[in-house]
Amino acid sequence: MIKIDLHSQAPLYEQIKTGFKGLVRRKLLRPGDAAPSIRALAAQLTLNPNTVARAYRELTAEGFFESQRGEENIVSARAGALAKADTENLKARIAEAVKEGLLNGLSSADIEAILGRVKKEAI
Amino acid sequence: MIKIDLHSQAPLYEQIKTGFKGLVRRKLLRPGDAAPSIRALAAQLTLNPNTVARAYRELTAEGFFESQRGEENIVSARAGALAKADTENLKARIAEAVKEGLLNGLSSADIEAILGRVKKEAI
Amino acid sequence: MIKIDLHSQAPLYEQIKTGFKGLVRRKLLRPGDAAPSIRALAAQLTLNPNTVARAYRELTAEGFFESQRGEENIVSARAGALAKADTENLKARIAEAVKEGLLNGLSSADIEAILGRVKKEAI
Amino acid sequence: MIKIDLHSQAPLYEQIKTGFKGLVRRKLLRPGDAAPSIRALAAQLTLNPNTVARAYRELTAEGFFESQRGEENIVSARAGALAKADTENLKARIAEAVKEGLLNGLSSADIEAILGRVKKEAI
DNA sequence: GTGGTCTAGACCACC
DNA sequence: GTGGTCTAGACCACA
Repeated sequence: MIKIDLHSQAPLYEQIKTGFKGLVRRKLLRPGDAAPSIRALAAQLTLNPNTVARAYRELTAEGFFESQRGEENIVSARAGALAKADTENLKARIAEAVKEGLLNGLSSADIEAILGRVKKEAI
Repeated sequence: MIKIDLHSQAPLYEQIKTGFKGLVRRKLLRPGDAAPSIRALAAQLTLNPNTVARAYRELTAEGFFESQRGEENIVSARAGALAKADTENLKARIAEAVKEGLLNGLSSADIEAILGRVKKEAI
Repeated sequence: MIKIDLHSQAPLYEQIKTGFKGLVRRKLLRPGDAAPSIRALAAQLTLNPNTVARAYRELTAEGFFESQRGEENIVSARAGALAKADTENLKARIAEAVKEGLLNGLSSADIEAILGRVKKEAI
Repeated sequence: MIKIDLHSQAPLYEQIKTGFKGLVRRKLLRPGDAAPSIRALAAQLTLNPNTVARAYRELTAEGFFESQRGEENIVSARAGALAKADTENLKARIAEAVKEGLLNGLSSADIEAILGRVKKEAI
């Protein structure tokens, strides 16, 4: 369900974290649902279990997951709010990149062109 | 002349490099002009001279600077072309951020809203 | 009869084990008495039967239980001695916590205060 | 400056974290001071650098350290408050151990005896 | 030099 | 089976 871009400059564990928050935002994962096991997700994404474990640990620390004594990781009731708050991070990152572009001579048209292209690819 | 954002996730030396390329794109710096000395720029931006030195070193390696006159760093004749090519980096960074947003549940409207906001701020 | 604290950092099966030993120390359970069945205790404490089973298995291995009469778990004649020896575990755990506190800046007065408070609560 | 007990049941990275908070509580480390580098502390404690790195990462996430772009880890202005709050954890752990002891048949005298012994050792 | 990320693999505790 | 901890060592980014 989660997609990882090995060539992105964002760390893999961060991509996993935003991936889960995205699943909640898109209602593909709901409070009470169980996340896949660390080993299972690591195998599916062909990542090292430690990398997935770090993402899960931080999600648990934030209150996104609730894990009791080595049981499954359950999406918490607060996950929705946390996922929503995370949206701001995504937006801020876009804003930062756009701002940098505008400051350095890119035109609005350039940026609109990028948007169009990415949207097509994303389909 | 160059603006640095200490809180950006872009490395400082990269910001310096794109800063110079932006100055050339905006014709505020032209081939034959001398860049400020490493120490002067570091002092002005309150950065570690090593950081500025790294940017200058890479700009020289790329052929953007020539150090012919004494020890000064002179903007080369090829700088214009290099600056133009650099635009692709800026575009790629925007594209990556937008792609990440779309993959994780942001809508096109969200992204348009960001654009509008940033444009206003940039005025 | 046994109290479990789900939020304690002590493992559940350990709490069950010390619980039984405490019952013997307080003479609420005597050699020859039968312990509740695994299923019954698990249901009463709302724990996973596997967790209770592990506690019973270890108690049996230690010689605290004997399963002679049918399938029942009978408190053995040696249980009293084992219960007494277990006291050392409790003491060691307290000692470790206190030591950690003293090493990290807690004063004797702080610790006395905790003692007073806990004693009151325990009444 | 920090002492680690390899045989404690507390994880090493947690001991490092409480160690730093203890140093702040005891005024041996003050806001603005730099913590030793990850590699240096790891070498001194003969631990793996990753273990120390984890402690530092979490301290930074909590706002106890402030680290800028791969520079030194500086004790933040908020560190005092965080260290104080941590005291409650230490106290809670002691309280928990004492409570467990009382519930399972330890007498007040037993516990006082432990205190006396640990205090002597701690000198 | 610094910290950050990732992989690999071992071992433990818990359910 | 699950997650948690730790070690080892490589590589990168930054100042």
